[in-house]
Amino acid sequence: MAEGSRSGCPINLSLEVLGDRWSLLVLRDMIFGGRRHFRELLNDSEEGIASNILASRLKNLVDTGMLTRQPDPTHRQKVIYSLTEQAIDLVPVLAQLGSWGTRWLPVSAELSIRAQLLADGGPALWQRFMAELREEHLAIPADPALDGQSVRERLQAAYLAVASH
Amino acid sequence: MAEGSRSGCPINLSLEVLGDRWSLLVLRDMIFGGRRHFRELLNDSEEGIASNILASRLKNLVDTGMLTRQPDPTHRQKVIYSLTEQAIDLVPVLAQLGSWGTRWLPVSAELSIRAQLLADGGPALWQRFMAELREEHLAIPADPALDGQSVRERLQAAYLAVASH
DNA sequence: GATTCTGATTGCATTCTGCAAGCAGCATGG
DNA sequence: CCATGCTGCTTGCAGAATGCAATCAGAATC
Repeated sequence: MAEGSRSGCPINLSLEVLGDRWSLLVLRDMIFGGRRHFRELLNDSEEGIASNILASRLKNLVDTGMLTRQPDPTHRQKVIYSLTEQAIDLVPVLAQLGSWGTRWLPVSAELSIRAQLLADGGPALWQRFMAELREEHLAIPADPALDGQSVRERLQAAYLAVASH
Repeated sequence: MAEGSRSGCPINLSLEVLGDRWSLLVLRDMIFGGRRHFRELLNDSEEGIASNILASRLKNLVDTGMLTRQPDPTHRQKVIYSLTEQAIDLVPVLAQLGSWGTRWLPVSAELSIRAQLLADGGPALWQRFMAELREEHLAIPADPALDGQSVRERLQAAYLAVASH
């Protein structure tokens, strides 16, 4: 499975890590959906990923340093997946990609409101969201000056507001 | 080849257009490398794309509205591919993705200097670059106040400066 | 008329994908 | 204790996608 890279171009190397049909969706569900366990990623997947594909992608993402896995202290046979800083640092990429998709592709209103909000929030909002993810996944305390509703809660609230119509 | 989309999520739909190992590289070569013809894309490809794969991806990109194709007036059997506004609008995505790759992956110095410059330039530089692409591909005159060296020339000069070492 | 260049197609082997089924280890309810 | 279900993950298998090499016809060039 370990092959040499085709070129040292940043975009090419990024594609070799993320350029398939599922890896980025797994990261999306962890980043925006707060999923941490195999079953959550499997059953709550909007696109219906197969279990063997999910297992393969999780292994890949761990191997490429995007995720770490550790046993769940509360359930001995459970595994918790955590985002690494490398993965959290994808937030601006996902924000731009989601924004582009919202502008040009036939997205559904309820699923695109989050991309819209994140794009409108700009780098300041992205940074705040990344700080929240660091706290959640890397146990890095966030700046206590950042009070109020979390970014993910705000995104989720907006989603529910649109979806209820 | 025409299949329904898995979900209306912006990131998912974007991946269905761009989420394979080659499409984004073709667009990268057109946007940053200024390639317009089949042979340029084929022979000057850093990663060595095969001709049938290139043909397949070009067809896909035309079908999804990322490119247009028109006969070359100077050579009757030649085809010129042009970026659409939808593709030009990918510049911020590519800038973020290239920046991420430069920060986290083992990129080569000479191939990452452009990503570095583009990231450092920020949205202002991206907009200028996009204006240049619109002039080149869509015949939309750029603001004459934007004088001086073009963004692509600047990126290319930086690449050559690093590569010569 | 031979050669070259154009974009694209074909053959064929390999890899990827995904659905269904099943696995062992652990927890829980009775 | 035993039956049941949940945990993450693996296997079988068929079909689709992918990629490399070789080749193609049409047009321009020499």
